[in-house]
Amino acid sequence: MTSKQEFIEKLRNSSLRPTKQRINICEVLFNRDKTFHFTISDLFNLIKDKTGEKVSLATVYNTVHAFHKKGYLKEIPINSNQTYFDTNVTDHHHFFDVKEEKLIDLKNEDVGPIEIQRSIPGKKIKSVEVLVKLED
Amino acid sequence: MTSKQEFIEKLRNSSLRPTKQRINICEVLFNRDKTFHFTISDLFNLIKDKTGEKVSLATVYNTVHAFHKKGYLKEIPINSNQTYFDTNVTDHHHFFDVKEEKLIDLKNEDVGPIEIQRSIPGKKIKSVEVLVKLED
DNA sequence: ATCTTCTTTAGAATAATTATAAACAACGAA
DNA sequence: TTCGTTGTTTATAATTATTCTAAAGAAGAT
Repeated sequence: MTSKQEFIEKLRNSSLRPTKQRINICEVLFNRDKTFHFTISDLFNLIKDKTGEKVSLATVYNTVHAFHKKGYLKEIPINSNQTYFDTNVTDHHHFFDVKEEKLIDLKNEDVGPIEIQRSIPGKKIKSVEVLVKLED
Repeated sequence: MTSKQEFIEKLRNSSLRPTKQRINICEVLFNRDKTFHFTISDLFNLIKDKTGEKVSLATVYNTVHAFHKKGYLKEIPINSNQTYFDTNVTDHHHFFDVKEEKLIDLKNEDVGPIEIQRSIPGKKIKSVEVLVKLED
């Protein structure tokens, strides 16, 4: 069980004042056992369902972006009309079930180490992401 | 140098009649030595520049989608507001220069084989894509 | 040539996201 | 507390990528 204090800490670290709305967003994002993959629209709907209170779409966008910037959320590179985020910010990879439009975490040992044997002058590697698309 | 006949063949294979507009699109897409990474907007502008003739945006979208469906273009999974395509349809991976918003092909030997050690019942692997983000 | 079918196009419709600005809430100092 | 400042929420408008539509035009077969 994640406590409200932890949410407040995350918010403050992200330069956000802890408001009722943002605490509700945190409840949905971080008060869970397993990793959570979502789109803004998923999150927006879950807030209403889980907390009974409506938070405006703009606030959901703002808060998610601040958490993403601070590193509390990870954006998943995928071709979709919507942007997907992940509460698991560790270095890991994904299955994407194209039909169901659902993401599944892959453990690093499921993929093995990836060694990039090439470099671009003046650039350094920021992230390495493997996306495994699944079909029936 | 790719010939007009090849463009017509690609179009017919994609169930598209070879029209002036579509030939122009092919000129920009396929008449080049190196692989070509683009967004619809890139392509739209290049057509005007390279052929001197304007093709409507709707036609560009339609043609690109038909080529993609037929396998003459590959869609690259990346987080961007725009969709990226690649004329290199072989199995390969990418660098993405986040600052420049530019893609660079990675040869398979630059990445090494990727063995996915996990499977999901009832699903099979459609593709494995590695995206290496670059920063300064 | 003519007829049918497909195509092009401008513009409208849709959908995700971002911007705006007015009402409101958190914070800190007195 | 109270008050003033600063940050926040919200509905709504604006923006942007993409898809849809329907009328005018071009390709293909006969």
